[in-house]
Amino acid sequence: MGSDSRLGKFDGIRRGEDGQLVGAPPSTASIRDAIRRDIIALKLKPGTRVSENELAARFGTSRTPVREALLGLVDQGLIAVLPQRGTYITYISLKGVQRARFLRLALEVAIFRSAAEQGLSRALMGAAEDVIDEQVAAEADPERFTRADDAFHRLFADGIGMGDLWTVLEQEKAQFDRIRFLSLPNVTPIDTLIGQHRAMLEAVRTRDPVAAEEAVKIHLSEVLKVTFELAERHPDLIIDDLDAPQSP
Amino acid sequence: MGSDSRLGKFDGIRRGEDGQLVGAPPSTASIRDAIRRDIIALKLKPGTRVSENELAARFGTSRTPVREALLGLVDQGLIAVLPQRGTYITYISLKGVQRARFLRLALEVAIFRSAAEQGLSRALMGAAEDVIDEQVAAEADPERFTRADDAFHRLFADGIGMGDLWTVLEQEKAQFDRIRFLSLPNVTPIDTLIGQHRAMLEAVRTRDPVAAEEAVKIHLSEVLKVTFELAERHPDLIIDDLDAPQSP
DNA sequence: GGCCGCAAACTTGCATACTAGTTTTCTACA
DNA sequence: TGTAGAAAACTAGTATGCAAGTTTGCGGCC
Repeated sequence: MGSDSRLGKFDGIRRGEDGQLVGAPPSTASIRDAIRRDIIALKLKPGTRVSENELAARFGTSRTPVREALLGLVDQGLIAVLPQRGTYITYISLKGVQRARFLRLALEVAIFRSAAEQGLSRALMGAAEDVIDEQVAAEADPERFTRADDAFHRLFADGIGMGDLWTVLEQEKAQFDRIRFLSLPNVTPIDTLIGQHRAMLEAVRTRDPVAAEEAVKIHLSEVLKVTFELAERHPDLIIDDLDAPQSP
Repeated sequence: MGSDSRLGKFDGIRRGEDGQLVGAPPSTASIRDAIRRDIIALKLKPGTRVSENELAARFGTSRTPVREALLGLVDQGLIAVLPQRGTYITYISLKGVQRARFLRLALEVAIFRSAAEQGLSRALMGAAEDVIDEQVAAEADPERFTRADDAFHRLFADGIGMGDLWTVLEQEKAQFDRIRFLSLPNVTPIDTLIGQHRAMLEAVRTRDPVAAEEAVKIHLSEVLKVTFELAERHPDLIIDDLDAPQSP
């Protein structure tokens, strides 16, 4: 039920040379995705207050579609609405990140074990190798690498006929992604990640569920290791204990 | 990010003796929960068209809060909105159920393994036994048993400090719950379920992760076994292949 | 200078009005 | 009677206006 699975009539906001809107105005879904991207990319920093009116003006619509878009982001824990007070970008919650990580670990362990047990088609294995090649090529471009990273994981979900599951994860992964966005250019050596991907792929190839599980666990534990370093480095973005609604 | 975690100012719709609304009108969240309950309890049958206007009248509000409530249910895959054509209760999708089951299995395996590894407090173990007693007492009342069933599972998520995770699951569990609502009074002997719960609890008590995992798998496989029987018995409620938006 | 208090300028929540599109129904004509 | 076509009655999407509450800032007073 990812925000993204259904519809993408408009990928971005189409504007003319004068900066004014052109063509059909963006609808709820595209507004939500646009705001979501801004939050994950930390263009909208935690604690920032966003105004429905302001966003409506920015997207050239009325408050209604903006409100509906924000509602979806509330469910994803990316924003908090305080009635009559304001709408705020939530801080990155360590608790939330840990929860997302637990969920993702549980899910990916199940996916890779299943993939290793039932085996994957030759075509999918080839695709996985291609994606790893892409990751190597994208070593210097964090954003491009992130896409290839997601693609790699999604591939195995597809492989066992549970492709939609990954889109489910997307929602909870939102918290996560902000951390990842912070950490990618800084801390984790991309070589390490690619090596771990290779290990995961190899375990599936040799049909070894136990090795697959182990590889996934190692891979995902990498991210949490980084989390705490970042918490110290960015105390302004991360909140420690309580998880969601807080004003600045 | 369950619909339910935040707020429950109004449990139902408060009405006076004349049937008119009394007190504060229900807000978005309570409307969403009310509709959600009706869908899961199959009071709103798959394929039914629901009208925003009609719902607004029923809740004594304008279309706006109803729309916002429906939007959340779209994300949960319980309704599908066809622009300018109508809003429909989705059919129970076998694919969706299988997906939800995979997710739940993965998550609960992780939870119970974790619980068995790190052990649970004496208080929690006691609470778990109490809940099982409640299940025994509720044997004749499916709805009451369902609540006790959920409580049991949620308890262990709480036990490992991942209580919020269960509310995450709620969302995906929606599809699931419709099946469960169908199957409880009919097919699965409640004795069996309670026995499985006892086995899960025992595995945690003896700190045996492997046994815990096995017990969870057996327990949850029970539900899918029932699914296919129900698919044959209720072809009007269940759709086989494609998963979400379809008009009657 | 510092503080109290009121008013103006915000905020979101909700209701209403209007638009564009689809379905249905009813009428007119053969 | 049967069919074609237009009009009326729906649908959801969006814009706008109003209500209720919070914050902010200014003015007067001590």
